[in-house]
Amino acid sequence: MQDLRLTPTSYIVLGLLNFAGEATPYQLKQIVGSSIGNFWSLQHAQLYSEPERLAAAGLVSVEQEHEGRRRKRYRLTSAGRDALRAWLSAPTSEMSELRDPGLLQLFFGADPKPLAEAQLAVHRAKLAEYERLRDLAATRPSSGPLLALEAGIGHGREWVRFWSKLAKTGDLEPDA
Amino acid sequence: MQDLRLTPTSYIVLGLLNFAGEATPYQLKQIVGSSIGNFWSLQHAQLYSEPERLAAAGLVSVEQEHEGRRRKRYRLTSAGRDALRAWLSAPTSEMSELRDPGLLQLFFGADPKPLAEAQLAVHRAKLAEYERLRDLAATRPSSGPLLALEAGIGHGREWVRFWSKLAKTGDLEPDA
DNA sequence: CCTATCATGTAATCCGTTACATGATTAT
DNA sequence: ATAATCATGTAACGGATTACATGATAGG
Repeated sequence: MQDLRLTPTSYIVLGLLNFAGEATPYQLKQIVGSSIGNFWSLQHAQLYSEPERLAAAGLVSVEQEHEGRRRKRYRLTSAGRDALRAWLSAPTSEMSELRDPGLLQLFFGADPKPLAEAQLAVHRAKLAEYERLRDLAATRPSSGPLLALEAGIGHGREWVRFWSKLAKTGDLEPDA
Repeated sequence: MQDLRLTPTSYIVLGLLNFAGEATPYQLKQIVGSSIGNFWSLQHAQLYSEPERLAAAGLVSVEQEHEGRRRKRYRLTSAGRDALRAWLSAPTSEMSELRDPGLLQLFFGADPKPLAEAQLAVHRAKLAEYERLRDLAATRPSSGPLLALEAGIGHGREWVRFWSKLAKTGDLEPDA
């Protein structure tokens, strides 16, 4: 029951357990893949180590199977639910940085056209996937996941816009 | 002269040294702050350790002052220049993820309105700073840094759009 | 002069990635 | 049956963040 810093990874695990009720690391991995993994992916090993960390802090409880695969099933404790709620009700003012590898190459002088073509391909694919997911989950009440998806689509479109312009002439605003 | 993996941080150091000719870690820190730090920031300690790593790999050379502050000045070796050029001429297809803390809270069910207001404030400020920088550096030939800045502006605007909508009604597309 | 801040650097910690390893299932 | 893939987990490594620490410079 020791004190530790809660990272984004921690809140992802807490949040997913809150959705799922209880889950094994492997189930968490599956849930991540089909939901939040689209804009915040995790290494599967983290889904084994992070719940242990959280258990050490008393935020989740463990229960290990005794027969067959001795899976570990985790669920939130009330302390865990509190921690999650506290985090959710304190709007963050943190901002993410772009930290985009392609942008890094562009910054340091890579030839814009071929770079733009490569980036355009992957961003178009990703955008298509986002839009497919959105249409698929055409639920009326806009849930958190759906809103996040909309954000992803917006940024995907922005990337496509940006790299498209560069792919044409190797520059923005050809003349204007 | 051992083999090591080159990370984005490595290329940032290589790229900056290529710009600057030579630099001490502290100078690197300053350059980062006024240029690439806007969309890919580094801990200052990394600007001390990373050049050492690169020196061990023979990509940069070190020269230490003997008097006063015994600063270390780094510069690219020809191997370093080659590594940088190789990286720049192989357009990456990697994509960054959003990995945005605010989006994470939204995903997991935070109340959209207060969150949107908090995010809007910081994104507006950041956007204003980007635009100021762009106007300030109104150089005709669009350099890599300038193009990167344009990307930052595009995404900044997208964030402002997104959070603005949420700030109003707590939802997107109020009715449509 | 003294103190606060800037400049410069090292050390410790820790999270995240990568690699390794093995027990179940499914396909052929 | 046997190979291949899926499921499940641990261990090792390394880069990034955080904390610590001290030498210079400027301001009062």
